[in-house]
Amino acid sequence: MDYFFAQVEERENPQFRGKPVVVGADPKGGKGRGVVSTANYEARKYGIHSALPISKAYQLCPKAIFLPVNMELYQKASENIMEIIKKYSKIFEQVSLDEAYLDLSYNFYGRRNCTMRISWEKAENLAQKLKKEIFEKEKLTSTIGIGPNKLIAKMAAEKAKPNGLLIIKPNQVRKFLEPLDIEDLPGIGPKTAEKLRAIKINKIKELKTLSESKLKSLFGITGETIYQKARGIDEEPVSPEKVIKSIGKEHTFEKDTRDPEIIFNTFEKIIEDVHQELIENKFSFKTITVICRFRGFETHTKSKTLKEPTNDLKILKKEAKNLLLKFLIENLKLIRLIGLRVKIC
DNA sequence: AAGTTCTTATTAC
DNA sequence: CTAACGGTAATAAGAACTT
Repeated sequence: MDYFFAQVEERENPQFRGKPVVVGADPKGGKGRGVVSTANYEARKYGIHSALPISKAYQLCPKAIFLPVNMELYQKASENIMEIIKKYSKIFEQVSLDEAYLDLSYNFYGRRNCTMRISWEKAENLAQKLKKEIFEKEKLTSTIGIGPNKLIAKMAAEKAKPNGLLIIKPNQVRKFLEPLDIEDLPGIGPKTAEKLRAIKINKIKELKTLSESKLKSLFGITGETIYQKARGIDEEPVSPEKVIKSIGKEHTFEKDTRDPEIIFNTFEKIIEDVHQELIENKFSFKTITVICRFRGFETHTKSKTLKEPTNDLKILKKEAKNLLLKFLIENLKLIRLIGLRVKIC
């Protein structure tokens, strides 16, 4: 979905259209501590984008419309949209509230055993119908990428947005990828890109000059994946299986603090929320990790693995608080964030 | 020496 | 003058520790 959260807000409030809209944390007159979730294209003209600190966004365009995240609203829209998408193939994978993959490689809906593959033209046709149906039913624009695998489909969509549709057939993959920036490749983030730029690798074409062993020596396992991806190779199946492996919660304070009252009340709430989710899902845990971020963004974790899996709130409270206490003892800096995560078993 | 646990780093949405 | 920087989750790598 195009600029999803902000677009849903525009739909609900047509008077916002044509104006910069920023969905995310409260800017608090420029003192807010959160980040931008989504900005519409008007706001992006000012340099505002997802994950930008909200204080910076406020600097860049104080007159923008700043809205809090109304997750229930986007959740509802997302559910409606996913129900529509699912109708186009039985092989469906939801990635997030606003992203999904469909495997359209077979002829008839639901006929996984049919050996006859559908044509790219038919896929394009389905995509147009899907975009149209989403727009007519939900009044929201979307972008679809079509390719021989998930990697290319995703990158095609990225290039085509907003309100676009781009098909990259197998014989076009090379020409599509080579001129793109290394950071356009999913899996290459700022850190990896920085290391590559340091050795004059900026485009995917240049990335392809590095051998698999060179990439492996630079980035380990990830390097091997990068080698494949740079060549458009990706074997990941479209599949719905998503097993939760950990559950956690964290909280950033309004102001850095050392007040034990504030810290422990917040932490108590975090523990109970995590435990609640654990119980709702009938999960047990064995490993507990406490996260502590100090003033200056210095972030540390402490974890403890129990002898036996449990879902007992008392044990969780005791062990988690014990870990947090260690932080308070060994580090006297003001605290910015505390969090708790448990590994499911 | 092998297996487990702990910690940090990186990425994505 | 540069920083500014949420919340949730996965995965990798290497160090530290147990057995």
